[in-house]
Amino acid sequence: MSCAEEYTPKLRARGYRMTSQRLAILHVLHHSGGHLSPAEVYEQAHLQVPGLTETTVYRTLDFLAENGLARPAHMGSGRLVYEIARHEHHHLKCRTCGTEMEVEHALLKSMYQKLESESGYKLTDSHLTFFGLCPNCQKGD
Amino acid sequence: MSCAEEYTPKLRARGYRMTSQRLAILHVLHHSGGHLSPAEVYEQAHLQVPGLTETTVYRTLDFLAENGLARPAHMGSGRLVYEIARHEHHHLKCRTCGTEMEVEHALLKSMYQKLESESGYKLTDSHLTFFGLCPNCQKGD
DNA sequence: TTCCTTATTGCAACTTTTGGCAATAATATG
DNA sequence: CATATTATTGCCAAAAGTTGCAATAAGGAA
Ligand SMILES: [Mn+2]
Ligand SMILES: [Mn+2]
Ligand SMILES: [Zn+2]
Ligand SMILES: [Zn+2]
Repeated sequence: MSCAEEYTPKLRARGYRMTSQRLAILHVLHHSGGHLSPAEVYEQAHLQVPGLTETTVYRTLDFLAENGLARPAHMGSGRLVYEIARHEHHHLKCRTCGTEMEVEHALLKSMYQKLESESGYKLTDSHLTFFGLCPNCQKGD
Repeated sequence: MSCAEEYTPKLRARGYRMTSQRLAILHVLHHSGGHLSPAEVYEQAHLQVPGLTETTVYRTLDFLAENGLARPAHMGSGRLVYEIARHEHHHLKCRTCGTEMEVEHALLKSMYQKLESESGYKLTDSHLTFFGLCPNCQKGD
């Protein structure tokens, strides 16, 4: 299934329009798979849609996140990165060497439920980054 | 105990210097208690140290966070805010109305331990923001 | 297909944040 | 207290991100 076929209906269902800019950006996110900065998204999507501006990239990434097609992440650089929304997961990142690993959301499920029952809130988002020391960097202290 | 008496030794112990700029910024964070943006910190600290620049505020907040005297937080605006480091806690924030509440770190302790044992990482930071719907906003759906 | 409505984009100005480098000032030492 | 060392700051310029508004184009209706 093409990106257009996959994502257009999701936007239409919410009353939004598919545009060449949005499609190009979704395409970049979809085929990269990883976390991309707005600048990286722009650099690639720009090739498909020459007139594309960085302003539109910022607005579109925010829009896609707002509508559940992309997920924003704070990976410690102080700047937001984005990825296509697929399986629910979180990240562990080493403060020393930067090594990352993914953690399935399932592992935190019960904690989320405890948080919900204690607070009365219904938690929606789930794409956190936990910082610490990786096994290797613990040795060197 | 004054801010100077409280924080100077902590910096010295790590080989750093106490300056009028750092003291003013610590003072602002300490007596506010809440989350402040760099601009808010600048606005207040500036009154005590007229020559203070925004550049220094950014650098100092980052420095204080790096050294455990302040904690950065992503509260959903896309911009970092900071607070003085006191008890360990996290935040719940409503996507709809913005209402926030604090959650003691103790509530997540066992999940942190599970994460550590599963991953081998030693988790250091703990100041997360969970997003969702508050009890009130769930009614209106 | 053509027309109409309005969501979306590009542009330009503006705000926020970062980085290099020389001047300044905290603190250790004599 | 005077001097030396170097961490820290201010200044300036650049990079990253945001906003208002007029022009454009997606998609529904005729
Ligand atoms: Mn991710
Ligand atoms: Mn907090
Ligand atoms: Zn590591
Ligand atoms: Zn609410």
